Amino acid sequence: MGLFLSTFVNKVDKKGRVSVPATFRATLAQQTFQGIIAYRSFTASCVEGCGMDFMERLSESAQDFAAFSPEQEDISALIFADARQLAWDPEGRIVLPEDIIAHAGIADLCAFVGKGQTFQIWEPEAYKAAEAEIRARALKNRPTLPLKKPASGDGK
Amino acid sequence: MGLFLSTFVNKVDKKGRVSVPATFRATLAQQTFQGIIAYRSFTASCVEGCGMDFMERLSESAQDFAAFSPEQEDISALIFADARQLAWDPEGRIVLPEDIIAHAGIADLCAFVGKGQTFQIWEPEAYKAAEAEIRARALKNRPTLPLKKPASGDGK
DNA sequence: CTCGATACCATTGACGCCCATGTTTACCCA
DNA sequence: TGGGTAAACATGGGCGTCAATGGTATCGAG
Repeated sequence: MGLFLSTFVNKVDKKGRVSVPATFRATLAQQTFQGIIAYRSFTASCVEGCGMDFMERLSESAQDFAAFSPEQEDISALIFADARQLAWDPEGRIVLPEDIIAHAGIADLCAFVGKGQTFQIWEPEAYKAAEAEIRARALKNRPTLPLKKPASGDGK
Repeated sequence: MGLFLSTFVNKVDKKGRVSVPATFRATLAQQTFQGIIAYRSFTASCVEGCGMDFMERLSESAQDFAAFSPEQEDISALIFADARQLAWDPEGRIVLPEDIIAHAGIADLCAFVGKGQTFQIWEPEAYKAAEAEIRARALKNRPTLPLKKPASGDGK
């Protein structure tokens, strides 16, 4: 399983194009849709990004809420209604739509931030600030992560 | 399962390259990604290192937090966003990125410190100091480790 | 016909690959 | 047991390739 790792800052040209990092493209290479899915984060001034398969996983998970339930309605509006399929061109670039750019406050630079199964797109300075805050908190709280056993039986 | 053991001090050349100890490479030899994953420790002035499979274990473990939860966000920012895939060249060397070098205070030498399932990269003098501190604390506290039974049936 | 979007082409700069060298360690044989 | 040899590892430098980026051409829609 491929992961989105590291942070890449790429330039946005005057046509709104930006290169998707090559390693991110490689992670999405075997998917049916050759591009990314992007939707505005509802918790921060950034854009959530993922591949189509993750979108389908989200959809499956949302089914756990009853149809027509308030949670279902909200999730649908926040994610699925807002999601855009951004195919990349032969050079691996996507065009960021207006409202996406506005929501993240992106100007001529944008940061692709790996989050494991997904990634985010930030205005670089805004991300730097957000990261500094998290690191300061981590120094105090010393967060831990209960580690699962290695995938058993997985021959990989 | 292979472990990262012992400590090796290698030279960093002017291109920022450093040889990954041969025994560490052997430990990672059968993995899909031929290289190491490195991210800045959020508690010490050193760099955490591991293989891709361990990173995937971390990702699996992080899934126990709900998507979009604050815990998920923090872990992602601290680990996945900061993690770098450093593939080694045919000679077994990796290139240490700028911010990694800066964070660990590495100049022309760096120490690979085995930690079992993972390892760390230190500036040698800094590690010497950190190790002395740990040993001093151990003399006082006498730490213990509840020992598990040998994994039964696991032929590996 | 004009405008916007997308595909095509060109440039450059970083990174990966190749070769060469020295030094240590391990192994073999006398 | 000691010396000699060979292999493996750490190191240094030069070159090619690919990714990121900027510009131009072409196609389609309004």
